[in-house]
Amino acid sequence: MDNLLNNLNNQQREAVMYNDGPSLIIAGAGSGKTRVLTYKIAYLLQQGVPSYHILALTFTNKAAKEMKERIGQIVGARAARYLWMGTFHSVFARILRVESEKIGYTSNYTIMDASDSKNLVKTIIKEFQLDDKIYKPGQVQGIISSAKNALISPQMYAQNKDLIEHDMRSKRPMVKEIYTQYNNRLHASNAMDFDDLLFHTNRLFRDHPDVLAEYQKRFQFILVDEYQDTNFAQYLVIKQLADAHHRVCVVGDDAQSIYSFRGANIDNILKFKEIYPEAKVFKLEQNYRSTQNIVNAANSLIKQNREQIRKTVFSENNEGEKLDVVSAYSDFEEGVIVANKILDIRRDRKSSYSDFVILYRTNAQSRVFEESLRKKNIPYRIYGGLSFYQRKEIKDVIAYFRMVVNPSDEEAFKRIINFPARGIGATTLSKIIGTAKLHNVSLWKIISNPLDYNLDVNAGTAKKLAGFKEIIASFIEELPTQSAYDLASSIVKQSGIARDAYQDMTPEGMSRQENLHEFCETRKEEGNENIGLIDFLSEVSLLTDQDTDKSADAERLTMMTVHASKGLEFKNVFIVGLEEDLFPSAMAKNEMRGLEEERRLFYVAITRAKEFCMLTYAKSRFRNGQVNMCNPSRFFKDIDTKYLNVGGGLSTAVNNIMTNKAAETEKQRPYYERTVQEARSSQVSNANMVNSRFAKPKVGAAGVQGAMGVEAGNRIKHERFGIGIVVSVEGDLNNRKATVSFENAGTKQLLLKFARFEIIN
DNA sequence: GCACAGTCCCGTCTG
DNA sequence: GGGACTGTGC
Repeated sequence: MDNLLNNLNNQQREAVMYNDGPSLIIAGAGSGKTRVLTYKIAYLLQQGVPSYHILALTFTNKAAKEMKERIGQIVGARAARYLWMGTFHSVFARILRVESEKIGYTSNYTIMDASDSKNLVKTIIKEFQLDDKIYKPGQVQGIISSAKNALISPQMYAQNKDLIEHDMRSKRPMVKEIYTQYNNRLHASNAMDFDDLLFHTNRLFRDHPDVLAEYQKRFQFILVDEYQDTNFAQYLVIKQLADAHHRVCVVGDDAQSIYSFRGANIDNILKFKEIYPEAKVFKLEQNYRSTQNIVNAANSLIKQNREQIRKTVFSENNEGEKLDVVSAYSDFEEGVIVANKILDIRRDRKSSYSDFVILYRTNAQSRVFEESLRKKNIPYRIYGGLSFYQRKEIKDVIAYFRMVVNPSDEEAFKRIINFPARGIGATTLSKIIGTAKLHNVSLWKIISNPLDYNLDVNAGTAKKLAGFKEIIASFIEELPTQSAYDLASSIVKQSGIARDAYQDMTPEGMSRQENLHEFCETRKEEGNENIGLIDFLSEVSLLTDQDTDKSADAERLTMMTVHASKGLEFKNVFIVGLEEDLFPSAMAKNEMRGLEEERRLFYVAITRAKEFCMLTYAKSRFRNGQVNMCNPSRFFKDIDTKYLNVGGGLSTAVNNIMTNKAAETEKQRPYYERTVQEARSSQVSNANMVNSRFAKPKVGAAGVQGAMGVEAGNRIKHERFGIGIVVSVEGDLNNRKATVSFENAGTKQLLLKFARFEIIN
């Protein structure tokens, strides 16, 4: 351990060794923050603090897992065994499991994800017969979520003049009723949404001082990572826990606060000293990651923000290269430029593909890069987009698990009552829901005793419902004796999910089978084999893609949003799409706070780079189905030009960037004709990319003829229907149709404009 | 009840 | 461009 302390610089060491009171560790980008946290915990353990007295809250489950492993290596797995370490959500879900009855739940409560929440909101809006063009489910859910993050209950909401006024102004006076009903329904379902995990923990501690005291006693030392991204509910729960002893250490970087849209409040870190005046502040300012040029460029950028804790991040690494700035005529050309540069760097510096990352503001931007990379046979991998756990087949299985664990779960019920199809449609479902509301019981109760509740269905339907009930009931019986893994596989088999999936031999179906397999198998490998279904489900409900990645494997380039890149580092970073209304986003630019957050986001992006960083923008971009002209991002002006390198032949363009006039002044020929054509032909090769998250880039995908050129006799491979022979083609250019006889999917008519297939001979 | 075609609307980030 | 929803024909 002494040796380990020697591995730290002075500031790091001081931060590690101070544990007598509150402390704030301001950790600049690349300053060894994780190392400090890890050593601090190891140090505490080494000083004889029992592991169960330490609570450490991290941003992702993965971060917790890695840190725990590392600590185990330092002090021995035994000493680290009972550390409480995880995300806010997972730690408090665990506490609520134990204390559920004090807040009116039972311990088998289930956790709904964001899309379930949205569905429930949508259902309620329908039931209230409100116009969903005014009451947009996503927006209403957002309002509810923000309220919960601010610890505003439905009652408080209804009494809050500002909120009510705001709703009146936006012509949505019923939001408060929706919120009330939404919470009632959750409660009746014995279910919580993500925000509830924090809300109810706060309520638990507020209303049960004895419980609070117990946890205060248990958690003698509290550490919070990424404190700049905590919201009010998280802040308050920490404050309550730390009130007894003030031994709370928060770590973060205000310059990297990028989650205000989900309620994160940068004031938590900015005002920590006001809450704990006796707090010691440690600043980690030496950046070990990046070259001086990169650090300096990032510093000059972030200086433009008003709200921040002043600090001087510096690097003693090489001076390094300036940041490249490149403009492209179109998003398409941007893709080509980036792909070429990647090949150049890889060749000249013998970099491996895994040393590269392309960072963008929105997931939609990944598409163009997929195409340009595939054309050059550059292997890549995309993070984000549709999460593994959001896939239909996975959500279906999870819904079964939820029903078995907690049959009151309304959203799970609705999801699987007719999956796999068993002839129970919307009419029957609405009868069940109506009857349930009438008697104020769960849907499950209704189908368990349809006669008691006078459920009005015909004999055939009644039989189908009874069949469904039997299946679920038989799983419930096995719940106490079977491990999650065994139960899961019998659920997948006996519910008919397996039959349904394995009948489908289309590429899509195959990918579904793989996902199901992966879901069951990898959970088995990673988890405790004897874990029960309740714990398994609780864990799985709080996982994200970030937690399950197996990135280390391959020789591949990475693409992700800037948000997703937080905490990572790469030798070579490409930040693309630096245009007004994209980065900064159109939605953020009207408010100072929004704009400052976008700037911090850009700061996060630049500081991912160790050696090389390229910034690109396009003058025209295909967005929302049409081509738009764009102006370069105002953020170019924020970086001191002495750290920028403006590529050959582009000096005028960059002059214009600096005055932010490029697109207005330049009379440019539309580039999009070519773009659209290219996009159309490469769409064909996209057919292979059914599942792009783990998709392997296809070798030699180019060279496919356009789909429009298909003729009778061609063999084709369709994204959904698989292999088939073209029988005939008819219709004029715009409405060309092909009749295709598929090996496994019968004969289909395809409208060539839309059809996704590839000609294979 | 289901599959398919057509229409509308949207568009950031996420535990 | 595409997901969510609606309408239509079996």
